[in-house]
Amino acid sequence: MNYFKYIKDILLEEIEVLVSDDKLPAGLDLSRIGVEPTKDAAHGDLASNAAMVLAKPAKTNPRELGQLLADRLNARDEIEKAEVAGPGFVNMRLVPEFWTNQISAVLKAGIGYGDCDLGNGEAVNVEYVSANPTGPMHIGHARGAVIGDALASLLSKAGYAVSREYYINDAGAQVDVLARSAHLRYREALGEEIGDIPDGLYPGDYLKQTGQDLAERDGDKWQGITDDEWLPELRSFAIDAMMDLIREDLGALGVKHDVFTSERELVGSGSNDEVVEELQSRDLVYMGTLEPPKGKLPEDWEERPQLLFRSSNFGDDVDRPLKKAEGDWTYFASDIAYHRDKFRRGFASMIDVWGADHKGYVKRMQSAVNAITGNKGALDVRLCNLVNLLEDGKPAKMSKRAGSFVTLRDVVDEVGKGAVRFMMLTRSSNASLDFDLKKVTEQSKDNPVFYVQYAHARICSVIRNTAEAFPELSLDDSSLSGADVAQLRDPGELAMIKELAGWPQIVESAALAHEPHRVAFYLSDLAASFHAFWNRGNSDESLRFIVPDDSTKTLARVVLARAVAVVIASGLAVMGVEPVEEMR
RNA sequence: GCAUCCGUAGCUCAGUAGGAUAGAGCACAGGAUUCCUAAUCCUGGGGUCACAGGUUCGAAUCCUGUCGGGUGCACCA
Repeated sequence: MNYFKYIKDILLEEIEVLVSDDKLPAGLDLSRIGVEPTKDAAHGDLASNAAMVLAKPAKTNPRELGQLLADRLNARDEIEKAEVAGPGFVNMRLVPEFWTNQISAVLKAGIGYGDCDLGNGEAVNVEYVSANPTGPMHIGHARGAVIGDALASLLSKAGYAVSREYYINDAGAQVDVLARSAHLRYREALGEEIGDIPDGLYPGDYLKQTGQDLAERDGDKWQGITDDEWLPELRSFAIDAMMDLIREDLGALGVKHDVFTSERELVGSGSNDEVVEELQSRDLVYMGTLEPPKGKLPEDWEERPQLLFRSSNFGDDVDRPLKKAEGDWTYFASDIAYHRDKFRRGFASMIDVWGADHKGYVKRMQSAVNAITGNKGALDVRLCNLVNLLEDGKPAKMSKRAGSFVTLRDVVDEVGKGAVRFMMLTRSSNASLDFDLKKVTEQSKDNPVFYVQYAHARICSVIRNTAEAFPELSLDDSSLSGADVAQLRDPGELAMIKELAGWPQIVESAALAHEPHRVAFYLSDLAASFHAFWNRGNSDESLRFIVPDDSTKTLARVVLARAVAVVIASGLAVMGVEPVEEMR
């Protein structure tokens, strides 16, 4: 349950009462009323702007209206004290029982705490990674993979029916280059001296294996014949091999997809023709010539009549080509067909996670989605900025295996998938990110992964030690959720409970904004509160979790600690990181 | 030239479904030890939220403009 909503409902009920008592006019716009946590504890637990928002339309002044509301709220069980403050805020302090009850809600819900029905079962398609099948994943891909995967989990937690999708770009010129590169390695495997890899082909060592595999399977079948004869088979063989590589990389990172869609298959099914025909019938397609780009004119610019889509009708800056001058489909055409396909599969809501280098592509794609769905579909594009891979502050070395980039696998092998995933979510996606291989393995608060995990491990340890000190206590979650927590009255304890109770709200707002990184920040804050309370036990033994000779107090504290661990685990689950039980 | 993201503490960045006195970490100065460990915490200084208007009871947050920076900009993927 989201307690903000709960209290807001109470507030709205009281407004209704004021209306029926003729103290407020009927028909007021209540949509701008909010209930929020206060920044300053002196203002109570929650504050509402209701009086300020309603005062003008109700032709009264905010403080007077606020007082009316406060008087009514003070009669409610949940509210210890309501009062008007500042320009007309209604500040509310809730009864302690309200907060302590939240803990058992956490324990009862377990890792599902924070689940909500915000999405109401609406189908959402999240497309991420979609790396070209031309080699292993590099660290930049990892960011999109993690962000997409976490966003999908987040939306799923928020009540959307999420489908996770990978679009295989296996139809462009790049896969022909792949085929040629693989053919070279194939000849190499058969004993030919190939020398240096020519410019324009992929030099990475990872293709050696592909060449060998093919040589083993087919012998010299593809040797000494023309390119046209071997290219289709080599291409499809190499694409399959690369997709296997990519799937392995994704597996190493723990990233999953429900659907893999092949561009080649989609085009082969005639979907490009279909969609262009449809656009044609609505007069959204024409043969034309694009203006040269303003500013600097490319040297080799020439007029090219080609098939264009009227994307400028739908918010794009200029119209965009569907076919190249030679008549081949553009990537854009396939992409339109692909998004139409998604829409037809029932996804009015689509989210694409792209690299920041595709920034210039967003508008045209959104225009296209508007056009083909009759404005019924919506595409949100999350752009992931660069990852600067560092090693102790200096740029990390390139990988030997891949030739020109650092592979995801190298990084995962070095620091672990949990650390990679967490780090990728420590910045908003459109900010560039420094990823220091040394720092993420450091055991210090410099390292947010460690910091959050450490809190979780400490809690697990407390529970283990409690079991030893008080063998008679039952410490499983269902016993804990029924335990007496009335003793939790220290401000530090209450603050932590409030923070826990805020988790559902974080889930909602992060899901609405499509920003999974907020989860990482929340967990860091929560861990900080826990560490802070923990350390108060150093100077004041009565504040320790385990209080010798007081099993009631100990039990109450263990309940709180366990609730913190549950929420950490719940947040980490969204991020795809496994909580650890000990740090040793 | 156009588009787009951004401009918050010395540094790296949170915070934008508008809310009260703008936060955290690092760095700097001082302090606290052992329930899992100081692997952590506490205290302190530090700000024209780029600038100027506007909307609003109220703006870091929304709108307009200016300045500054990153990125992209026929056909490629």
